[in-house]
Amino acid sequence: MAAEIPKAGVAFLLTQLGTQAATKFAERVSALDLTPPQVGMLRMIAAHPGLSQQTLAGNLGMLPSKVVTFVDDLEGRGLVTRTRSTRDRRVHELTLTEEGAELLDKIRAVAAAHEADFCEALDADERARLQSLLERLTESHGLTPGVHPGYRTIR
Amino acid sequence: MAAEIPKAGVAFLLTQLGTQAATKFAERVSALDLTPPQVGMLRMIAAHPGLSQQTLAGNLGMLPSKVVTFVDDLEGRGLVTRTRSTRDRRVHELTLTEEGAELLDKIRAVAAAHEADFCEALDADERARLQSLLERLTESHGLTPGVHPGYRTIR
DNA sequence: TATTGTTATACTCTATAACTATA
DNA sequence: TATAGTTATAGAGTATAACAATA
Repeated sequence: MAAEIPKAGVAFLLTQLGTQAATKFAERVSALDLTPPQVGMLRMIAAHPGLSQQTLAGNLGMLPSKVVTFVDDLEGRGLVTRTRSTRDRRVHELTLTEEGAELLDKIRAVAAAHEADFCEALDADERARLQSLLERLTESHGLTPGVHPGYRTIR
Repeated sequence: MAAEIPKAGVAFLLTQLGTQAATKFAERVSALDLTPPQVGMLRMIAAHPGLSQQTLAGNLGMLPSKVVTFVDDLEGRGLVTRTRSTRDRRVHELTLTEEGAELLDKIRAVAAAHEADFCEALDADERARLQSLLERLTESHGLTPGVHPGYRTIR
């Protein structure tokens, strides 16, 4: 009855699966009262302790004014600290508190569970081959390891 | 200097590449003055001529009130027609005009170019293996062929 | 004068709920 | 009373620009 839908190519399958993966991950971290951009911030602060809000905004492709709001929240929850730099008193150096580091451990566990569930249909060998092909694509598109473009606004 | 970023898994690579693919496709179709949801509508109308706006909204996971706005636009541009159903005068049957069908051909060409460019880094054999693995994943997640979840709001 | 962080504001977008016409 | 389509509206979210402190 229904006319045929043309077979989806790789690019379309990637948008489908990418949205699905992002949505499911967002659901999981919402159990920790976090959004994916906040998770990205915590990871970035852990990787570069003491970085400024401007640098953070630049690295993640977020608006500085947005960073303020998120850091307000994370600081109020005792996960992150702002410290005035002694070298340039304009900048706030960001670091994780011990509690923040513990939460990051939980995030890593959530991410591992997410990965395992999402790839459930593939065996270890297939998963490795898929990973390798996807890495080739990300490299060819110049995508930053560990940072996805979605922290910038999607239109 | 920078602490190590843990290697990204398949799920994260998919969100990265999915966002990238969606963004690039959106850029391409914007040259035709269309958004990705509108492209989805045109494809759905072509596959199910005469369907109602409610059905269209349901199939694409869009709000009916949003469909109104989009159809207003597409109808105003002579791409789609609304016809009152003779069996139930409440419903508007949607069909593509000849111009709409021609635009859909252009969309298909754009999508093909998008596919080719996006997968440029892979040879035909790798592309086929990737496609097969991605299809397995979409099936395992119960994703509808040809419809991506992004027409629903992303939060 | 330029830059960091912050705040305020204007703007867009979304979802929800009313409204009409048909059933 | 219920449904298809439409319109109006309130709420959320985003980007831009103004601002104070510091360089």
